[in-house]
This record gives sequence, C-alpha cells and structure tokens, in this order.
Amino acid sequence: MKNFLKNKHLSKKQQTKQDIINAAIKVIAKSGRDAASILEITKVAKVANGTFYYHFQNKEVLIDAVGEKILNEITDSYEIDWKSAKEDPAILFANATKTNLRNCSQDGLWLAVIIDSFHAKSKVPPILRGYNKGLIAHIEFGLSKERYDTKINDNLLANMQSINRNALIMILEGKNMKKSIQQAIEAKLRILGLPPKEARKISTDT
Amino acid sequence: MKNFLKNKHLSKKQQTKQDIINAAIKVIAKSGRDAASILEITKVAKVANGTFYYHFQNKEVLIDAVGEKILNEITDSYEIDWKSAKEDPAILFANATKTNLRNCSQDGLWLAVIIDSFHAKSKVPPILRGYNKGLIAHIEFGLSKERYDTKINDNLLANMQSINRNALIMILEGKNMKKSIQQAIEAKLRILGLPPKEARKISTDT
DNA sequence: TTATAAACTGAGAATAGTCTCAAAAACTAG
DNA sequence: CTAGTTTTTGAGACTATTCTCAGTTTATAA
Repeated sequence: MKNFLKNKHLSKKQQTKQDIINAAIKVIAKSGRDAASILEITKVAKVANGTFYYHFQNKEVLIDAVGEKILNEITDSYEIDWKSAKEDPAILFANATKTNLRNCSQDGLWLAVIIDSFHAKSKVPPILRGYNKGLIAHIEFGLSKERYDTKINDNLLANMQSINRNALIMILEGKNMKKSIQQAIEAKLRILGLPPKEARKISTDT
Repeated sequence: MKNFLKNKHLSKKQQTKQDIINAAIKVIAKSGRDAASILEITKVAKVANGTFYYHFQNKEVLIDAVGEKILNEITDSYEIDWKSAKEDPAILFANATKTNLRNCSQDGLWLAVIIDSFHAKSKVPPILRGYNKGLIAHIEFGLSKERYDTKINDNLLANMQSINRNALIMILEGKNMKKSIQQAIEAKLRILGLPPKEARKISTDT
C-alpha cells in the first residue's frame, strides 16, 4: 500500500535533488548559467541524465532552485525596519551593505553564481528579487532625515546594484575583501548625496 | 593570371563581409552574443553558411570585427589631451561623457550590442578596449587640479563603466536620453568626489 | 573570348545539447 | 518474503549548432 508519511523516503529523494542543485552551482560557477548543460550537471552530480528530468521539469526550474537556495543562505541584512530606526541612515546602510556583501562572499562558488545572475538577460533571477524593495525603503528613510540628496529611480537602483556586483567581482578575483566592501560603501553613499569626506569616513569606520 | 590590384574585386568581397557584420549586429542585438548563431546571421545576410567561413575563421573573430566596427563609429569623445587642458576637469568630463553616451545611442542596434558587450565573461571585447586609458588620464588630471577626491583602482573604473552601461540600458528601454545622461554624469562626478550639489549643477548644465 | 583565380554555395560530417520512455533497481508496508 | 510504489537508469529520438569541402558561379586579365 502507498505510504503517506514516508519521511525517510522523501529525504532520500530530496538528497538526490540537493546533489543536483549543488552540482549545478559548481557548473554554473565555472561556465555561467547559459553555458551550463544538464549533461555536465548530472555528470558532476553522479546521476543519470534522466534523473534530472525526474526532479526538474527543465533547466529554468533548476536555475530558480539554485537561486532560491543561495538566496536563503545569504538574506538577512535587509531585514531592518527602517521606519522605526533611530540611528544615522548612512551608518545603518553601511552596515547593511557590509553584512550583505560578506554573506555573498562566504563561498567562492556562490559568489560566482551570484555575479553571473546579475547578467540576467530577460527575467530577474530569484537571487536579486526583493533586494530593491529593502533598498528603496532605506533610501526613503535617509531622504526623510535629509541625509541624502537624490531622486529614486531605476537608474539609481541599477547603479547601486552595479556597485555591489563590482565589489563582488573584485572579491572573487582575490582582491582584499574589506577594502572592496569599503569602496562599495563609499561609492554608494556618495551617489546618494553624502559629502565625499563623510562618505569616506563612514566607509572606513564600518 | 592573378590580378594584384583588383580594387573592384576586393570591394565586392568586402561588401559581403560588411553584409555579414551588419547581419551579425542585428542578430546579436536581438539574441545576445552567446545565443547568436552563425546560421541565423548568414540567413539574415542572405549568404550561404559556407560564405561565413570564407570570410571569418570562427564566431569569435566575427564578434571582434563587430566590436571594432562599432568602436570606430563611436570613439572620438576621449580624444581630449587632458594634460594641456585648461578648463574645469569636471566640466570637460561631463561633456566627454555626454558625447560618448550620445554616440553610443545613435543606433538602437549598436546600443543593444554595446550593452551586451559589457557582459563579457572572459576577454574584454574591443568595444571597451581603450576606454579605460582615456578615463584614467582624465581622473589623474582632475586629481592634479585637486578637483576630485578618490583613488584610482579597478573598482573605481568598473563602477564608472557600470554607470555608463546602466545609462545606456535606460536609453535602450526608452527612458529620456537627456535625463539618463545627466544622471550618469551626476553619479560619476559624485563618485569621483565632487560635492553632491556641484555634481548636480554640472550635470544639469551639461 | 577564354583561362584562371576569387568568391560563393549547400550538402553533410561531427558534435553537443534537451528531453522521453520502457525497463531496472531500490525501497517499503504488510 | 512479496507485491506494489518510488526512484533511477541510459539508450536513443530529436533538434540545433559549428565547421569542412568538393564543386559551381562570377569576375577579370590578357
């Protein structure tokens, strides 16, 4: 008879699924989302090609799963409740950026996958979803305190993301992580309209 | 006997080659460098598949040719001789940025190809080559006049390029060109260390 | 006009990828 | 152990791509 709890059963199946996702992370890190082939992923995961299609409808579903997994591991820095924050927005933002970039840099493979995900041609990958929401809340908070001098628009948000991305690329390429993060913080605060010297100070203090 | 001047002959051959390059621009604009197939390019160019391989060794050589062609059409803005310039570096830079971004935006197809070229995974495409050289000269000029407050490093250059890229994406997406360029100028000057208000003023005056 | 070299053609070899499916293997409940 | 269910397998159908090459067409010098 069919078992309807089958916890152990499920966990075996899930194990294979996780193996495939982890293999995908390796392959995507090496070759990028587009060039990563199911064939190679299943080879790395040491399962048959058909097994992939038992667990995932197609490649796109897998990419989403990979994004989701990494996202779950790194997102906690933008959980700040900006509305009720009392501190200097710039300092809060600097700390959030630091935590965020540090989290992304925990693992060289993630780093490569995250950077790759910025190149999304069409649809925004799960890794980046939700980032803008927190960012806008923060900037509005800074504007309300008259700390920043900017307008919120797509261009601004894109520049913020690019600065993050560039810092991650530098870290991936072996540059000093602390310095790279400080440079990102300084650049972002300056774009937001903080006086240059102050942006420098906050970034080096963080 | 072999003809050794054959001007007309050569120009016929070059015509076909140009047809292929122009078709490539169309296809790359639509699908991106990676997804663009020789098959589709030759179809658009209305030549046989084999003709492609008569003119180009492989896809990579074609991509270079495309980059070279576009580069030739747009580069003139960084021809400034910064060392002997007398004007405010920030204003010179603002004008150079404006010219540069305008040149890139002349043609929607170029725009798409240029933006696509920023995504280069491995080797720097010809379109971007030479850009950094002019940029560094300018920043050094601004630093020597004590107009900027920054350090020159890979991260800074990457951020400058990203701001350009983001402005081009906005333009491609139909946003107001003038505004997009102003936003790019303002962001770049702020990162270079100009006081926020001054960066705003110069960008709106440009 | 004609011989020769240049330019082009398109069939097809070689390779590589996605996805299906019937069958095998591995589990689990009774 | 047995029978049923879930999971895995890998051969192969199908599609798409790059690139080669023998042969054809085109252009031109003499």
